[in-house]
Amino acid sequence: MDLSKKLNERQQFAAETLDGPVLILAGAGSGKTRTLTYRVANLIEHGVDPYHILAITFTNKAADEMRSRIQSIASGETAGVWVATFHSTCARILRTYSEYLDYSSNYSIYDADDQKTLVKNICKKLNIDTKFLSEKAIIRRISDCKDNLVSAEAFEKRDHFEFRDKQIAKVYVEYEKELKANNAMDFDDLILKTVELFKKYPPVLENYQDRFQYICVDEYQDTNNAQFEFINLLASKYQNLCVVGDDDQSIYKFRGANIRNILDFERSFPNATVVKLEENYRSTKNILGAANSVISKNINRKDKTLWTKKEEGHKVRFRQLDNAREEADFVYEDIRRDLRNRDIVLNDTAILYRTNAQSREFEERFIAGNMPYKIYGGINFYSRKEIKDVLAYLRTIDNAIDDIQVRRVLNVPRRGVGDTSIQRVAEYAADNNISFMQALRQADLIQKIGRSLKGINDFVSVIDTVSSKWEADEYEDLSDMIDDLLIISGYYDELQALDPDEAEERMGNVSEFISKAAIYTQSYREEHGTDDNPTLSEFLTEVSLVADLEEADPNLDCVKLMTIHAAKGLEFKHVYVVGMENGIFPNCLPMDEQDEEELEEERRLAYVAYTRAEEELTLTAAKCRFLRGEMNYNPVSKFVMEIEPTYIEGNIPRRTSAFGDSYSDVNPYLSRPVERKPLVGFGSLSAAQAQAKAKPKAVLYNAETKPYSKSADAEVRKTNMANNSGFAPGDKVRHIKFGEGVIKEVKTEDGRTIFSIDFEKSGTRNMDAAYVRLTKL
DNA sequence: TACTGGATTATTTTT
DNA sequence: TAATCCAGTA
Repeated sequence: MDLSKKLNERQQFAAETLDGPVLILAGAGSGKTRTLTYRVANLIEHGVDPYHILAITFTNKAADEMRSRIQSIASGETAGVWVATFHSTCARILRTYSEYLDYSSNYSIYDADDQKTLVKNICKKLNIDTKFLSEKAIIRRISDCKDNLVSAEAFEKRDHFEFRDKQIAKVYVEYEKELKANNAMDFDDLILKTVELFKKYPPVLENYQDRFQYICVDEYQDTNNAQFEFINLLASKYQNLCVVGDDDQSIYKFRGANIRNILDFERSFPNATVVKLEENYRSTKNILGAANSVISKNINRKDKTLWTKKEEGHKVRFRQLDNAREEADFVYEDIRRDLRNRDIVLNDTAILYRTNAQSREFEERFIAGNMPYKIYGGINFYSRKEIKDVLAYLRTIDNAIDDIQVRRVLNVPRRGVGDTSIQRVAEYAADNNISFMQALRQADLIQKIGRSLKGINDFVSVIDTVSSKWEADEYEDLSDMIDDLLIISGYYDELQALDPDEAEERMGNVSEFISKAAIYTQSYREEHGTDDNPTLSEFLTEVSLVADLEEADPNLDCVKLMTIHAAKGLEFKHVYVVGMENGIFPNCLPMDEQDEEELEEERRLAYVAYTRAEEELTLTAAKCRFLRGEMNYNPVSKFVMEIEPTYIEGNIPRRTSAFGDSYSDVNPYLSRPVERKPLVGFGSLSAAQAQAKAKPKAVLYNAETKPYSKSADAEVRKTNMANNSGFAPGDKVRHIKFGEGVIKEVKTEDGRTIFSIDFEKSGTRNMDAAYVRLTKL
């Protein structure tokens, strides 16, 4: 294969360095996937059996893409290459060796919801007040422990100075016990248990080392410690480990990613070959210049600079608008103008924001302007309530000792089994050391179970009927079984009883799930050349490890709206990054060392955002906006100020800070600059700091702007009232969420004007005239 | 057991 | 603002 025709010099070098540890630092838009694909093809060409190649990714999407690209350039031979995500790789290994860890192979995989339910139950049992210590915080800490391979026992033995930590340790111990009892693992366990397996059973490890003699890891900057350990173990025998990533695009610290893995790669593998891919094929010089000037402010990064042969292009544009609504107006009008005057289609355009909540303003504007748009990043198909219900049924059938699932569906549809009864069954199960399901089977022996007994027996019989039919192979396939289950259980009936719109939506989702099951069966049969059904466990694993998020449909011509995180890896001709304000983006401000790290992560996020743009990059900010029902005045983002002036044009505030150019100190609403106390002080904390410390995140600005925001709040309310003053009882109106309705009453309650509106779909609601947005019909 | 309304509290997210 | 959750009531 002549790689020199397909790849630039650096890429070629990366694709030809086949043995030993290799670190490919692949900047944004530098042809990373291309290089990787050719590298794999090259391995095969050099006689490496595809069977010995492992390519690991984070997402299924990335795995699919890599698989199909390898397929397209390496003729035929690629079937044996194992391309999969970390989690599915580990899940597969664990299915084979589960018994070594005292699990059975049909273990359940718990997602965030299951975790939360479990932790909630445990807290109740241990009498821990979740107001004092939230489930979220507990789960976060447990996950951190698992990521660092700290077992519950080890964590418990530590000297905890904080009461909270002691509590967390208790929950963690119980959590592990419960998982084990339920034959369940959480996502972290998949990695952790595999590492455990490898460490405990060297022959098993060696088996996989010999199998995977060439390992490639994509998006290496996103790996956490457990994943690092996993890879480390696998690669330690042959040392043929190629990792690809970009430290500047490490934006997942909040879910455990450790940027040190990529920064210290050469320390872990001292004989590593390092290749930097710095030529960018995506963006113009101005866009890259802007991105580079911002990211160069980070301390913790590998030295590199993206460059391009492309033209200068347009300067990055910056616009500060008066408020969030005008920001949306501006973007909308700008896109409209491009559509009229230039060779641009909606598909070329993306709007990126820091937080999902920001999408609303744009959505409303696009609806009003009748411009096609699509918001990405809704909820995962498999985490919809009705789908989770169906899954809980299937898990009950597959793994009856998974109490969490059984308890979820015992009373769905309603069978008259309430909390009290569930509690009694749970106690009975605990007393007799049996699973919840087993306890249900003996429900007639449980004291005071009374009226619930019939419901419990109904439930048990549903599970038994379907299980035995499935075991006896009486169903055509999986989808057939699910359908039958939902009929027998009465789940369909309960869905139908909902109000029509909701019923339709949920039924739609359920039937989509059923067709997914049918498709899964079909492809399983083709792949294995059989007429058999896949096992339920296999299907459930697949479903647990696939998010099934909506993909950008290239045929749908519309503006795409998404968070910056969701945009990683994508590119668009014209990108708008909106809400460029301190307090929103960056979301936090530096208070101490740790926050400095967070700020660097935010800066990387800015870098990711800017480098999505191919031809035009527009940054916008609002002088004020509603945030959680409160008016906020935010200065222009430091990530705008950090762009070198030659690359940017627009109404950028003067840089007059006494603290370097890291803050925009000009509040446009004041005649004098805001007086700022030093943020990193010595000795006692300033009032602002104390407040920010007690209640971190984005409050710092509130602390300073509050005196002004109150009056401004009233001001805006007045304006809004003026806007809404044209409404009177009897008016037909439309609300963005509740649809059409009629104003029944306009009343005043402690100085506020309230509309009482009768909506067709959702009945009467009282809405504050100062906030509600209505369209007169 | 089911429903309602007051309190509470807000990033980013794949597996 | 708006979504979510739990406590208290019907």
